[in-house]
Amino acid sequence: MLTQLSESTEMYLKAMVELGEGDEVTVGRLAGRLGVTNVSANEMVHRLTDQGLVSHRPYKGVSLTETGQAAACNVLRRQRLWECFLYEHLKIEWARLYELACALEHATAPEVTEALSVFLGDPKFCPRGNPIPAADGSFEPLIGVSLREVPVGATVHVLAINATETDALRYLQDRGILPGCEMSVMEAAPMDGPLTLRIGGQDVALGLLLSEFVIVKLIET
Amino acid sequence: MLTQLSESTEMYLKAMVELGEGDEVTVGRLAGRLGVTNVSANEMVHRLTDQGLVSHRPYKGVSLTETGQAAACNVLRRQRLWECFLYEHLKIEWARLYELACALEHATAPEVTEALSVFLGDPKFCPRGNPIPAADGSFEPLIGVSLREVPVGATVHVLAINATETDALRYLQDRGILPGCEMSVMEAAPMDGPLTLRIGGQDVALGLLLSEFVIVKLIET
DNA sequence: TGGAATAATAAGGTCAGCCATAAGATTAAT
DNA sequence: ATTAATCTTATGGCTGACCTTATTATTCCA
Repeated sequence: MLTQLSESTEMYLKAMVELGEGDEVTVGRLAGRLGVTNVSANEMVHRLTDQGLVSHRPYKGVSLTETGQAAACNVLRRQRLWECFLYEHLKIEWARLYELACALEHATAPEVTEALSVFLGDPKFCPRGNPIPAADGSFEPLIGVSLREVPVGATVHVLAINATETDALRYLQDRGILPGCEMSVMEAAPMDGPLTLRIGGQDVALGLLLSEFVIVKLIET
Repeated sequence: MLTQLSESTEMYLKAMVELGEGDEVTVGRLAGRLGVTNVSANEMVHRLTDQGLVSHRPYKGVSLTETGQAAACNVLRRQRLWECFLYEHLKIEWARLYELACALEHATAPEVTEALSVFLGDPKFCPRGNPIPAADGSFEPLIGVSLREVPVGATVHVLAINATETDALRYLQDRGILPGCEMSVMEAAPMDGPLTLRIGGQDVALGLLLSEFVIVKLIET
């Protein structure tokens, strides 16, 4: 697989998959998730386009090319395998997995990735509940919806957490909103206010922005 | 410990310890090991001086400050712990350990380092035979000499390999020149020519430059 | 003591990835 | 249909870490 991608390139590709609803993402959302200005993201999108990793329809959005998709899956694979390792073997705090694995991911050669996968027993999901792409790039996205879109009154099963910021993850961790848990949406405050969730007998408030990154399956509505 | 050091900074610090005979190193040797020009190394030494990591006596050499020493040990610790992990758990080829661990080392947060050490059982030596600095920075250098300085006729025990280039390491690996082996110096060709070593009944030629990075203990002369 | 080798400095250039500011283009909503 | 919001482009700037070429300084050895 071609020349080594830069760390920055890998972050952009990964962000595209992580945000990737129906696979076209606006430059603004990319900039937001990566913590850079829109102008910077725009420049970078040009570079990625030149490298054939994404295609950009101005004023519409950016999507991954075939090559970009493969590269992105590869990044995701490394990221999530490291999350498994850090969690299961090094006992690293759940909320910090993303951040710490992210750093390692960029420094991981293919043979290390594959050896790591073998060492871990070829896991299929990371501790955040997201699927780990296979070595050949195949990858089954989760079948679930964002908590944000769930109607009030529904009971859901949390499949995965797609947030990346440690603070956000720690907030969820502290309230037990983790893959595998169940909860009900009690209320949605007006004007894009927070959701009120009932989880383990407790009521918990969760901002809409963050709720977007909680992927759930409806089990009762 | 202060602000994060750049990857490049870490490489310079590490090189200084690895080369560090009596702890003053010329800029030229630094440049050589790092594969940059003397001018670039000189510039970088200035930057490191400004950061208080090294002190530079022009026309003499560069040495680590207390701060620099601590930082360097920390880098070495990460590097060598990863070597252990890659070798023992991921079964990575010996000759590639340095290269692959080096990449990971720069991306390793303190809590990962410590958790890794615990996971590995707090090893004291890396697979290349070099001691692993402790978490507090304490560090006992090997008591040994470079093979280059050993007189013809001597028999030695290999303590460690200090080379870093994968090609060089593979050359040694292929000939069984590994930590723990024994060999005798049969001949030293004139004009800085190669050494002839007898190891396991075989005669092997080894360039002087490379022999410098084989650390041995004399067991018979 | 005079050179050769080595080291340092100066000056100017490259490249990636960010930044700000400002001006134009497009979309979407009232 | 106008306007606000968003997006794009242009320009210019910055930083770190490298490069080349050329000049000057120092050390060391014969």
